[in-house]
Amino acid sequence: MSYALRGIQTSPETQKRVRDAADELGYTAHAVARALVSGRTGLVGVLSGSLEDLGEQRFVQALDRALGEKGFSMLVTDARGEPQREAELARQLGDRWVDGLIVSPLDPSADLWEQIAETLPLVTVGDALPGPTVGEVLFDNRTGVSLVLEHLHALGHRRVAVLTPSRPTTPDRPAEVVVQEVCRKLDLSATVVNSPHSLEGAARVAAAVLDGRPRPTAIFCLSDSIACGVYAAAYDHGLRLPGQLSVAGYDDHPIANVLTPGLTSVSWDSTDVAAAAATLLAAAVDGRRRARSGSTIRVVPRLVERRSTRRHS
Amino acid sequence: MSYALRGIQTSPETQKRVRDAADELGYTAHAVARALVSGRTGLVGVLSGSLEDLGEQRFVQALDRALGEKGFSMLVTDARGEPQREAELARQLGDRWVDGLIVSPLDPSADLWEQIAETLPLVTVGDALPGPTVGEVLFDNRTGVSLVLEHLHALGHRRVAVLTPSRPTTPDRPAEVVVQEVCRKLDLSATVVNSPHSLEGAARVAAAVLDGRPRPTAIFCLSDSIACGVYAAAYDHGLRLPGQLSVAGYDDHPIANVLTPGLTSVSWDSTDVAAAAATLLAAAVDGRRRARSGSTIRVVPRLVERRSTRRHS
DNA sequence: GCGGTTCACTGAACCGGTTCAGTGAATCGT
DNA sequence: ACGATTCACTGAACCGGTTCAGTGAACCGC
Repeated sequence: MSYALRGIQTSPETQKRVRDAADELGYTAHAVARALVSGRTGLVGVLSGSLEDLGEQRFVQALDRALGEKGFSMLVTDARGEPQREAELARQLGDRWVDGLIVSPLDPSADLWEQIAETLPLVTVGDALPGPTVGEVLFDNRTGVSLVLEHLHALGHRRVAVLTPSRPTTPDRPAEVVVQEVCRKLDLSATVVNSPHSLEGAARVAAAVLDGRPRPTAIFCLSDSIACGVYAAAYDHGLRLPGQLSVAGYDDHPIANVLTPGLTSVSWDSTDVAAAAATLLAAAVDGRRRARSGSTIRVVPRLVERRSTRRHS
Repeated sequence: MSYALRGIQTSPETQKRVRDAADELGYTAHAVARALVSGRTGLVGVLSGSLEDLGEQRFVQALDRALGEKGFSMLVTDARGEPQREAELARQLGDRWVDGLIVSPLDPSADLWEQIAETLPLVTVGDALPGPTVGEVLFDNRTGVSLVLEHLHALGHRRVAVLTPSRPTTPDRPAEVVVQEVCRKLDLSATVVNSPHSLEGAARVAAAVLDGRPRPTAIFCLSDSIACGVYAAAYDHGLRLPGQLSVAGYDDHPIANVLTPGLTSVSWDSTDVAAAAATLLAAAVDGRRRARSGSTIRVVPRLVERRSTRRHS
């Protein structure tokens, strides 16, 4: 049957007869059975830290393209910002459904990743992992954060609030640590506050921040989603942007260009990142025999200045 | 082995021994093998018309929650607005990977869906399908479109441009047909223009529309993504919203509340819709023996008026 | 005309689980 | 003390493909 359909050791006319019959009956090879014998499912698990984030949504979309070109389909799951949920989902996906895993880990320090990497090709996107993986696309968050904070500093801002995605249980949040370091260096007073990615949630958090006294003159959001929430909160407070409050984002989602005023944001090309991740993963899946090479691709961010940041007078 | 792990016909201490050994070796049951014998993968195919659309992205996120509660995982694919790609993806997913399929079809008229529904539990979201499926969540687009056009008409607008998502090959685009009907009834002159969902693409299309003479006094976008593009184009043209141009959207994405001015949009609760689709599908997967019941859930939209629409003077 | 090779085709093993049926020992009642 | 029943455990069939090895017929050259 398998031979007949693919024309191996088969006369052309038999192949045609079999094909026609298959078409007529609507027969298609049972993908699960094939996967069992071939040991490949052609599926890639994508574990998002929080699908609520517009940036991650866009990244998933980009991954669909990139993985599709390599012949993979995407199994998407959402950790919803909860590291323990992330761990559980990762384990589930480890049950051999997927040929590989692409994760932007909420908690890069967890041993979990090391365990998973033993079983499965694992590509991480974002923060660095302590252990070796099959590949990682590494964001240079240090540079990204520095770009924004130095930009705000240069504009005369000294009281800055930083809204980071909430990561309840992780002890050392990489981005946050970097923020503290850079602030110390610049002699900037920064209040770091956790925020959910949802626009409503971020707006609530931002409202609280804006009610604080003394009020910060600028808010730096570690995702554009959160920045959107800040826009809404600023509007509710009757604050004009950027006159009375500067705002900067992270990810440079297309929406940054649509907001008024345009949102200053840290840009990295999600298409490139997705393609890099897909390539790394595909290579790992193809050549499992090779030792885990642990390729690292560095993504260097760039600051896109728009009108949401202005000199503080 | 299977018995031992689950404690069937097994003494408690043996079960414990086996469990411990399994943990130590990191053994997990091969999901593919299990799926082969059980005939269930626990996967649901989600076929999006265009993941570029913010509304669909949000819907996918909502589906992840809804399906997760029912014990399903999501295989996400993106037709990118191309009906032929949609057909190909649907066929691929039909190869028995998935227990069921959730689609918001680009081309509801295709015979394809009828074929697929014979093999697989199929739930459609959005436009009605001619043939019977296992379930559908039906948007009352007629009401949705009417709400907006009547709203604009009541505000004195008579020259309205309608930007619909581009669907190249579909002969009768349901939403478009409705637009024409309602316009005739209201004696509104409407120019219907196709637009991609991407913000950049929509902005280009909108720019062309705004360059037309006489310029429309209002633009009705059939997705909030497209509306975002219109905002950008209006800004580039130096047009004040809503003073010189009214804009209305569709889907009521949270972003509608963040844009300035807030976007008047047609609202349906994506969480409810996702939950409904998941419930319909889960019921169908559980009770395959039952004849295809063909339940239909109607979603009635509601107009959320914000500040982007104003009386035309 | 006969041995050897090519060729199309068929039966059986295998992937890794689940589950049914069968085995032997221990426990029960009388 | 002996047969009947319960109980833990083991071997084998099965899911639906892929692929290897084996079979028989046709075809080749000498």
